[in-house]
Amino acid sequence: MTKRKENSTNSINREYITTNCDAIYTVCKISGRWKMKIIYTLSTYETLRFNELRDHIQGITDRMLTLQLKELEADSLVVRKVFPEVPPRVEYSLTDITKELLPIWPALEQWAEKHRALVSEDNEE
Amino acid sequence: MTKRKENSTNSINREYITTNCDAIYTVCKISGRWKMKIIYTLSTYETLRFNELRDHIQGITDRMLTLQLKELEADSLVVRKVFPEVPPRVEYSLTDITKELLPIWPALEQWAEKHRALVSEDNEE
DNA sequence: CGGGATCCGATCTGATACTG
DNA sequence: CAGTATCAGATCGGATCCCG
Repeated sequence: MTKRKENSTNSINREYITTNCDAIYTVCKISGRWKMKIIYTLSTYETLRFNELRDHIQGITDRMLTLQLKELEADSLVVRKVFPEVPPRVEYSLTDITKELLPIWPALEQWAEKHRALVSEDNEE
Repeated sequence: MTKRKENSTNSINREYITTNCDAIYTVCKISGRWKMKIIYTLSTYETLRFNELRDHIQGITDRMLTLQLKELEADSLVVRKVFPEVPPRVEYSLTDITKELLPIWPALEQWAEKHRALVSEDNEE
């Protein structure tokens, strides 16, 4: 029984996802405190350096950005490109497979709006 | 600053989701160790009692089923219907808004397949 | 600049036992 | 049947300091 591979920062991104429902697999890959935000940010800016990425993501710490980027890279969701320069320069961007995930975003956003509307209705009066 | 409302079993389902990316909101609602599995199961069986649900979800404990169902109910994703009988009888089903989420499932599943194919390629040789 | 290492509290989850 | 209560361990996330 292999334990976990590395330090995962994701609560459901574990090996026990042997469900017959593959949708869970996908959501697991993007579940993580900052992953969707990172993906979203990279999708709008194409390529960003570490500090740029951090500056675009309110509230994230270096540590978490590092960890989440590592996981995303390990999962082939993000590409890390190192330029052998001084000072060092590292650029992050989305992989093609991740870009294929972006068309789903609007559907998720629309559902969020609908759901929010419903819930606030319930809370009125 | 309101803290958390209840016991959330979800690591990213917190109040700090004030991102400009609503897709995160949606994923948060279904992120949780067993939530998607519960939704998936209820989507195929329409209505299930507590024990039935548990029997369909391999590995879940009563405790976790209770907790996740509570959160799903609080978020209006699941309906809990109690029949005043002896022995007690409780039926769970999806809300309409949750059913509107199901059309997204196939896209997520297809991405999972693609991604898995890519990753296994990388691992070969 | 782009991280890594460490510490530690907050959170999540499982096991077990119990109940109206 | 449909849960609840309690405890312990695993995991996560933030803060802080350090480095080539």
